[in-house]
This record gives sequence, C-alpha cells and structure tokens, in this order.
Amino acid sequence: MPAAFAAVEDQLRVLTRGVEKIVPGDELARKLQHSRDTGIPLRVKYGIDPTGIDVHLGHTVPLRKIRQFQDLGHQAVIIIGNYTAMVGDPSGRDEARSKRLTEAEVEANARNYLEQVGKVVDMSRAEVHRNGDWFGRMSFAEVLNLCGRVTVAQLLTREDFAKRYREERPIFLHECLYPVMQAWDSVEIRSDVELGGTEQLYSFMLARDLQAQQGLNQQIGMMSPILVGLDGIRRMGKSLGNYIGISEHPYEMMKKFMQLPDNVMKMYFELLTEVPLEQVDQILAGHPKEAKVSLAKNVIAQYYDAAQADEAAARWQGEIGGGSLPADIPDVSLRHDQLQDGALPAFRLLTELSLCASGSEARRLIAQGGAKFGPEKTPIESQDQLILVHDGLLIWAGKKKYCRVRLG
RNA sequence: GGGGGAAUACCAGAGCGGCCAAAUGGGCCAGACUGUAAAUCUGGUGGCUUAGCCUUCGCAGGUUCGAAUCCUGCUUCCCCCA
Repeated sequence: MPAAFAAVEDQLRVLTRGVEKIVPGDELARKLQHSRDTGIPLRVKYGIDPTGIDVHLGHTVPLRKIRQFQDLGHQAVIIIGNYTAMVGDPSGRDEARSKRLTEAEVEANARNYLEQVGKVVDMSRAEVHRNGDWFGRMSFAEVLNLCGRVTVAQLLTREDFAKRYREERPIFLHECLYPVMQAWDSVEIRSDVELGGTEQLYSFMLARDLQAQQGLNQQIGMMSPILVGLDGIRRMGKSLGNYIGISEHPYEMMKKFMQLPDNVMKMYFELLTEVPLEQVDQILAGHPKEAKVSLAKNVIAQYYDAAQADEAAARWQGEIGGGSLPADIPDVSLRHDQLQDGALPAFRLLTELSLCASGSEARRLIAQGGAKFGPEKTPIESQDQLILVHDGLLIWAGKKKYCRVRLG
C-alpha cells in the first residue's frame, strides 16, 4: 500500500523549483491530483545515452528533480539509451556526430553511469530499462510502421534539422530516427512525466503524439534550464572544461566553486540545493565570498558529508584564502649530481623540478616575476640567479604551482 | 563517376617570394587590482648554451640567392554536379 501523497500544492512547490518550462503547463497539477486520488504514483522518465559520461553538476539538475519526485512517492524510470546512443542525439548539433559506439562500449558506459547516478537518485526504488530491450526486438516492418507516424515536415520543425537542411548540410537518416526512438521509449514505459533540457521539447511532444496514437495517457515534459559552467557563460560541459564533476575530490570541488562568477550563484542555489529561495536571497545579500562558501559546502555535502565539506572549505581558506602555506606541498626529488656546487641557475632549477616544461618557459616566468623561493617567497630576480639548494627548499612557479625539494 | 576547394602554432583564422617564429581573436600562463572570484588592465604564449642560434606553416621532392608563400607527386578533409 503506497504511502499517502502530499497535498498537490506542496508537491508543486517542490517540483516546479528551478524548472524552466512545463508542457502543457497546467497538466502537472492535474496529474498530481489524479495520482493522489487513486494512490498511483506518477511514472517519471529520464533518458540518458551512455556515451561515456563523467556526471557533473549540470547533469544533476534533472537527476535531482527525479529524486524530488521519488521523495514525494513517485516512480523514477531511468532509460539507458543503449540503442539511441548508437545513433547520437542530434539536439543542438550543427553537425552529424562522427563516431558511433559499439554495443560493448555502450554497456560499459551504462554501468559506470548508473553508479554515478546512484549518488543522486535512489536506485533501490528506481526502474531501469535499456531501450535496446524493445528496439532490439523490433522487426524492420515495425520500424517502418513507426516511421510512418512521423513526417519529414514534422522533423523539420526542429530548429537543428531545419538549419542544417537550409544550409544544405548532411542530415543522416538514422539521425532522423533519434527523436522517434526517444519518443517511443515513452510509449514503452508509459511515462507520465519526462524530464530533460529545453532542447528536448520536440521529442517530448512527439512522445505525446505517439502515446495518444497508442491510446495511452500523454506525458508532460518538464524542462530544466541549462546550468552554466565555471565561466558563467556557456553551458557546463566536459568538452568546454568548465565543469565540476560529482566524483571529484571535495577540495577540488571547493576550488572550482570559489572560481564561479558571483552572478551565477543564485542559479546554482536554485538548481543544486534545497535552500529555500527566501533564504537564498538573504545569503546573497551578505558577503559574496561567504555566500559562495556556503553554496559550495551545501553541494559538496550532498556528495560527501558535512564534515568533509567543512574540511574542504577550511583548507581552501587556509591555503588560498589566507596567507598560510599549502597543506600538502608535493615533494620533488633532486640528486646532488644535478647541482653545480650545491646550486643551480634559477631557470634550470625550475625545469629540473618539472615546474616548467622548458627553459624558455622558466625564463618567461622569471622575467614576469612569477617565480619565488623559500618560506618568505623571495622573488627570483633573474634567470641566471644561482639558487642554493637544500633539502626542504620551497619553490613557487606562479601562485598555483609549487613544490618542496627533496635532495637525494 | 565527374568537377571544385582546403590543409598554418592549443583552437579559430590572416599571410600568398624576402621586413614571418608567422597578424588578429579565443584559450592558456604570469603580473597588477581584488574577496586567491568574475570583470578590467599589462605582459607572455616553438626550442636552445638567448644582444645570437636552431627547428616549425599536411607529407616528400623541386625551382630560387631566398619559399608558409611558386612547381610536381602523395595523403587527408570538405563541397558541388550526376
């Protein structure tokens, strides 16, 4: 017997937080009411193509939404797009994807992915399906039948395809199938709600059409905004190098959080935490640095725990925020026979310690005043300056690179 | 099958016989400023035994006093026609 569902307004308040768009807009309340009346949880679909993903905070936006649905008593349904992955999502792409993955790669990725998802979603209560389960069984006749429900004109309502078509760039047939497949997933699992990004609108609507044709209830689509990355401008993504991965060490996460531009903090609070929005405004009214620390700690604690989050914050404050020496300075060993009379010219020392990749780089660094040595961070004046090397000597190459010499 | 175009440093992209280690933008690095943020500003961004030298402009040859720039072949990519 399922537990009683919370009042619809209460559920709505949680579920609509940080959601950019719901289509059709008024249907969520109706579905929630119906499920409450009947005691039947909503089936909430989220599909992902296992293309080798390091889950980062951008991915967690819809994943957290799933978790919220779960916590309200609804059924999470995760679709592993092992067949769609072989096609490649054309959404927002100007070009066709070049490589297609093999089944073995896809399966390995899927397992790895689910493990990461488990940090956000309660996997013990979630259904997981691979869409190969149904697509793999489909006969060619069935495929034709499915294709017969979608017209080229419909496909061309998608801006990404339309743009490519206008510009006479290739659109491959299998790409056209992608949205159809994604929509068919919704038919197969009888979804009530599908989560995704705003670029998924087309597929969400197509799913409604197919569900209606099959005489099923139509799903609604809930679209999350795109989380911007560390640069504060572009979407968070691995290829852009502006992401915070949920498997990263707390301290690494901490450092990245503190690099965020101030103006994205509100979005991060809204999409990545449960902090009530009024309280967020209060936090943001205070000192920006404190606000950022509190944001970072909140999120880090979700993937580790409060103690580790505090520790990461304290370490950041000590090493970077304050003037104290870093807690763990890497040791680099040096042999006596690498020295000349116990010393080395500065530029040579920097390369021997691998702080600089080449002599030229070391020379530049010194010329720009970025090279320092000793506990007092004495600046190195010239590239030829002889540095007397002793065991435990600290060397800085800019603010972020440093090491302690170990004479061996 | 036929025709056309392109390959330049991390990326994008100028250059089209000497003044080119190669414009410009992005990225990245350093410095200043700060809240070690962002933004902004400044400088830098092939290597070396650095007032000089050496190796780079798809690959291999050639022409020339001299080539990223011209010629030949090869490789790769793109586009168009059918």
